[in-house]
Formats: sequence, C-alpha cells, structure tokens
Amino acid sequence: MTEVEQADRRIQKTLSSLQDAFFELVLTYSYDEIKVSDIIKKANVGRSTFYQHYKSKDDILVTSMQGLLKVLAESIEPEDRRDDLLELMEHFWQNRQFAPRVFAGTARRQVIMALAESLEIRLKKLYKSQFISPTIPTNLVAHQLAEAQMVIIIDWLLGKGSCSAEAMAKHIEQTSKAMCKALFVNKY
Amino acid sequence: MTEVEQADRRIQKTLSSLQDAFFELVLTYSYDEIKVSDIIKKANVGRSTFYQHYKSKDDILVTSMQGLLKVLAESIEPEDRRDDLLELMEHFWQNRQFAPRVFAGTARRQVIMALAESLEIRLKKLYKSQFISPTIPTNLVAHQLAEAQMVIIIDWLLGKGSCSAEAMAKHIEQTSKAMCKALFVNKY
DNA sequence: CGTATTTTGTCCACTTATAAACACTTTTAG
DNA sequence: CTAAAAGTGTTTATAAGTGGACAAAATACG
Repeated sequence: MTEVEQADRRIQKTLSSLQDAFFELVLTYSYDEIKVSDIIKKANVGRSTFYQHYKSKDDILVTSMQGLLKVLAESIEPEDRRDDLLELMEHFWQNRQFAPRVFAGTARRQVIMALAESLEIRLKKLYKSQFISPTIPTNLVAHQLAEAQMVIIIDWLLGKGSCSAEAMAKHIEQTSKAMCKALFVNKY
Repeated sequence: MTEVEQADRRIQKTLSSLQDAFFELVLTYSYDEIKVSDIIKKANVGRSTFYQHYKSKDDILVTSMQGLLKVLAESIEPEDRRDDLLELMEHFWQNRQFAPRVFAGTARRQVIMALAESLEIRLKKLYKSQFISPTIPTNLVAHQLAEAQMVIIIDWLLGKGSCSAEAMAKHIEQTSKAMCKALFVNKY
C-alpha cells in the first residue's frame, strides 16, 4: 500500500529517450560495439545525464532486462509461475532477432550475473522461510541456477534446437523448481 | 555573420514538443476551443514551462507563423520576392486543411496583427531610405496592407474562389508593391 | 612494444523544467 | 442569477539536465 512515487516528468523523458536509443542501436549493432557516446548521441542527452541514471553501459542493459529476469528468478519459488514464464518465453521468441547481438559478447555474462543476483535474494528468503542454513554458499548456487536457466534459453533463441515457447516455459519451471527443492531435501 | 546562438538542448526539446502538440491539436480542434492546458498536456510539459516560452496561446500561434508572415511582409520591398512568395503559397495550399480552424475565430485577427507589425517595421525602413515622412500614420497603412494581403489568401484557402498558387503569388507581389509605391508617389 | 587516439566516468557552475500554490478571470450549469 | 468549475497567468523553491573540462582507462595502430 506504499504510495508509488511518481518520477519527475523530466526523468521519465530522459529514461525513455535512453532506453529507446539503446534498443534501436541493438537492432543494428552488436552490444559490444555500442558506445555510451552512441547512446547519448542518439538519445540526445548530455553525457552527465546518462551517468546520473546508469552506472555504465552494462547497467542500462541489465536495468532494461530486470523486469524479464525477475520472472525467471521467481520461477524457483513454490508458487505456480507457468503463466508468467510462458509470457516471457513468447516475448523472448518474438524478439529473438536481438539474441545474437545481445548474448554474443560481454553482455551474456552481465545478464547472467544480474539474474544470479536476483536469484540469490530469493534463495536466501527460501532458506530463511525453511529455517535451513545453506551447505553450499548461496551465491554459488544462484550462479549455477542462473547459468542453467539462461544457457538453454540462449541456445533456443540462437536456433540451436527448436521447440515451442510452451515447452520452454514448462521445462524451465520444472527444472528450476526441481533444483531448488533438492537444496532442501534434508528437510524432509 | 553573427554567431548563431545554439539554444540549450532542453529548450529545443520543449519548444518542439509544444509546437508539435499545438499543430496536432489544430488538426482536430478549432483554434478557439484549444486551451493552453490542452497544449501542455499533449506536449507533456509543465504549465510554468509553457509561460517561460510563450506569453499566451495567441503567442504560440503567432510565433509559429512568423516565418511565413515574414515572406508576406518582405513582399512590399522593391526586391524580387516571387520565388519566396510562390513557395509560401504552395505551402499554404498544401496545408489548407488548417485554414477553417485557424482563420475562423480570434486567430484571424491575431495573425493579421502580427503581420501588420512586421509590415510596419519594413514600411518605416522604406520611408527612412526614401527620406520621406508618412502622411498617413504608418500603423494604419501597415494594417491596411496586412488585411489586404490576408483576406485574399484566406478566401482562397477557404475555397471561395479558386486559382493556382502561382497566380496568387504573382497577384500578391503585384498588389503589395503597387500599394507601397503609391505611398511614395510624391517623391517622383 | 610504446605511443596516439578514443572512450569512459566524474566533477562543476549554471540553466532550465518542475510541481505546487495562488489570485484572478471566464465558462458552465443549476 | 449565482455558485461551482475550469482555465489563466505568476510566483516560488527545488530537482534535473547541461556543456565543458578533466584524469584515467581502454583501444587502435605503427
């Protein structure tokens, strides 16, 4: 019930300018060859304005994917997330044109690390709620999960093996939850 | 050769937002029913921002037409302006859809007064260059000229009589210069 | 290899845009 | 006719965007 703080109109404009510019650039150039200078030039904002909102080029990438990664991270929780996952997979599939440019170079690692971070938070919550202390460090497990989730999605998007978005959603739901349950096997 | 002062990037964005919003509104609504509030809402800028750039709704109208009116005002000068006038008439004709909404209500008067003001400046220069002092007050003559120029253009745009843009350009060139020469008839 | 060039990230003083509050006028409706 | 609503235009303190300068890091290249 927290009052949602409306961002200043200028911030909204600046952020959408930057996001739009970034997406447009990714349509044409690979992530690695895009410079911050290109983004601010296309967005028509000052350099200092960019750094007021993002730490780096990686940051704008990760930030713009955070909504998507959240869905993946939540899939380890006991609740049913099939609908969200299906929607996500369909979105990925529709925008698979981006995949070669986004998941080729350094961006791949950035995205996975961001996902791992998001997963780690949720893992810790799960441990807490189950009154269990982890035997393997949580950050390692989070990274493992993140790689497992992303690698198959990336392979799928790059056309290394074809199946439906439904199948992918179901597979990720099942494997994620299974891996996670295994962590708490002692509990039972 | 004066260094052209580049406006701040924010000003450019704000002005084009406001101009764009204004034009879009004129496409749908008549000038008189458009509120300042509508313009700033569509442009997505704050109220105080609007008034930082324009005195009123009339001001944004007149400002956005000033480039066009300049061509008309200059047509009283001895120099050949046929090309500029032709271009202007073709522009008017292409955008004649605006005419009923722009030249119907109070806007008509605003535009004519702005044109008169522009004409008055040029008239005074002409008097000065000819070493003649006006017998009829310059503002009256300017208003007369403005009405003469605009009324035929408006009638034309509203479809009250049809002819080519070329014919209109030629007619305005001739009549404007003729009226103006008549002011200096004693000189010869 | 090293040096030249590009790009990054940070800083600053300054300008602009902002929301909110306000008195005022015009329009709308009851 | 008159109360309410909508719109205008101004004023404030504050937050955001600006360019320019800069050192440091990354990259290109001879």
